[in-house]
Amino acid sequence: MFSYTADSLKSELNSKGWRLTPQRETILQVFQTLPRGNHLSAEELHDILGQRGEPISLSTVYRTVKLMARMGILRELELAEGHKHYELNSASPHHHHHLVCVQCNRTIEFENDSIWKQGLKQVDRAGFQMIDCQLTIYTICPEALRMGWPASVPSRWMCSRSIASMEPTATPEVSSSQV
Amino acid sequence: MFSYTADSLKSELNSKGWRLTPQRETILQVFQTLPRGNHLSAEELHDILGQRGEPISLSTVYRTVKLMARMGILRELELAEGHKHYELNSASPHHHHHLVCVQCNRTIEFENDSIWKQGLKQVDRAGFQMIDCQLTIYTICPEALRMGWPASVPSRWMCSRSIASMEPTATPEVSSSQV
DNA sequence: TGTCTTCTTGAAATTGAATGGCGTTAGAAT
DNA sequence: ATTCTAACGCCATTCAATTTCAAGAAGACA
Repeated sequence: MFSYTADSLKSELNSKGWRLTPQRETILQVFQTLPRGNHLSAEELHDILGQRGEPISLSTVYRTVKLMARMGILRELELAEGHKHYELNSASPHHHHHLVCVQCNRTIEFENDSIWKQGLKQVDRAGFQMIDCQLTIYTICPEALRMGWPASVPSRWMCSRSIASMEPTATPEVSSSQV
Repeated sequence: MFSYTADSLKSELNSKGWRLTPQRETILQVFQTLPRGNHLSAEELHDILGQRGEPISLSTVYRTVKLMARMGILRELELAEGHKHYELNSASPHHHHHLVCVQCNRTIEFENDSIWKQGLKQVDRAGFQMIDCQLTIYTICPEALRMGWPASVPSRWMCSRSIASMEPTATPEVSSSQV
């Protein structure tokens, strides 16, 4: 797996007419020291930077993650309820997909080559060019069940991402939550 | 495939302590007369209702589609860039996935049972309960290419949903766009 | 049918993620 | 060192979506 240094980041930026700035270096470093498999929203990233004593303005954070997603350094994920998250996009990407618990928002990654292949097949069939391919599976996880969420969804219920926001009763906080 | 009448909708609502209102009946009817495979945003639905001479306030539209998604009558889709769309969730759902052009936002549906099966396999492996499963493939479509969008993305580029918003040059309008 | 309870509506205000404008700061090429 | 302009930070703005609240209506029951 390829890892950026300040120099390689600089040359990649410069090759497109962009500049290396302390902010960009810092933000990339946060992602590079993030435990593998974690992802951050712009807002979360902004908080982390503040806690580290290197505050960066929120608009710069937004601009930077978008730029890095554009460059292919970060991967943009749309998981639960209109929150975008970003994660390192390794040079030889082990493409992964996500399981999201609609109750506690916990996410779990998994890899599955045949999904990627199926996606590629669909794109070829349509004569398009594939850029990214993400399977998101919405589930209820065992922990959420244990903590008192409804034991099952109505049989006809196929998509229930809205449960959480429609049940104003206490939302169980899951300590290992990533979202 | 099961289809709601005013009566069956009423009993399903009442069984949960909710009420049948003209607004809810009208909104369901719009979805039921919508060509198969189409989906609407709350905003679009609101416009359609206005054009039909049966204006319903935007907040009611939002509340109703969320309620119907919760009941399993509608399926909530999160397609391009923070726009939620809704479609009828047929009783024997033909589960479909989406191709999204990152340039013109056009979406194309496709069905693929093996993706659903792969998803199910993953969920079983984790001991979870599957609620929904959606593959979203980000592409550049031939029309967008023809209209002058960049012919290719950088080789390292894995996720580029941000292109459109970062290229402030004219956005090609595609007439058959659904989004 | 009339009365009562409370769910629902509509209008307006509010939230919250994300973006844009603009004056200033600071990369990096010459 | 000078010059050009990308990038920053602050702040206002946008836009989807939600909430608030008084008025209205659905449904239950007598």
